[in-house]
Amino acid sequence: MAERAADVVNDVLAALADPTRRHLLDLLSASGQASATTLADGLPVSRQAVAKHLAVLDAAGLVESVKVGREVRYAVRPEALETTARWMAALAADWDRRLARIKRFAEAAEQDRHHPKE
Amino acid sequence: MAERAADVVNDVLAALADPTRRHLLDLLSASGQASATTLADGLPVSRQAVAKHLAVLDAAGLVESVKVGREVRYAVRPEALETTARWMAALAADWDRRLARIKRFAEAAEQDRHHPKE
DNA sequence: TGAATGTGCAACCCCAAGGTTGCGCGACGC
DNA sequence: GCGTCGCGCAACCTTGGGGTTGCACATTCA
Repeated sequence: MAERAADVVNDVLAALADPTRRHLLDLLSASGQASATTLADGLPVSRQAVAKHLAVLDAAGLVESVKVGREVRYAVRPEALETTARWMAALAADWDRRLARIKRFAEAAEQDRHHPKE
Repeated sequence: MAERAADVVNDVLAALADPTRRHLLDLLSASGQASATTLADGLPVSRQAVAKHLAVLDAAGLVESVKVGREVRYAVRPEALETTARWMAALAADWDRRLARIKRFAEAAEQDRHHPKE
């Protein structure tokens, strides 16, 4: 149902806020594909904890899952991350724009202080 | 003491995970400069809650504060956000690279299934 | 068929994070 | 000098998120 970009960004930011989830994404992007049980081996937490994290990452669109027999393989999915990266870059650019405007304005005011009504 | 980039990213992501803080940043970038009390007027939370959020944003390097008489003005600071945006874009690019590699590998294997030892 | 493996679901625990109220103090304006 | 305005600090409450254990259900393989 084509989630709005703002929602994607919201979910992605919430998902990336947790260090364990970022670590999971690292492991996934390195191995290409892995199950919850496998991933739990490389982390100091239980399989269920990993499964919960994967559910969050899935809801955020950062990973996708494929059932293979009795196991579930997860893989990284770049789109949501790219969307968020662009959102963030645009935001930073906007801030820069606004700050530049304010700086010019302040300089103009400074000029006026020295040469009013010129 | 020049915080490491990884730490900056960590703090920024944690800070941006909260919707109220993102809203605060919006208000700040729009007004250019504002105090905790002023900002609290535009939000459904108390001044102290806003002050706590501003402290988090400050620790993440997303805002800076200037004392003006008895009040404290906050303003947006783009560097940390830009650093994080770049980190995220690089991560997305890395995922794309890896996925492309895997895809090529899978296609090569598919070829071998049809024309082994060619 | 039966043991072993990989999951999912549910109940539960714990603590940090977001929020509030109350108060004391420095800075302004009259 | 005195009210008031803006802040900071501290104590406190409550919720949700991260974590765990236990168990039931599929799938694989001997």
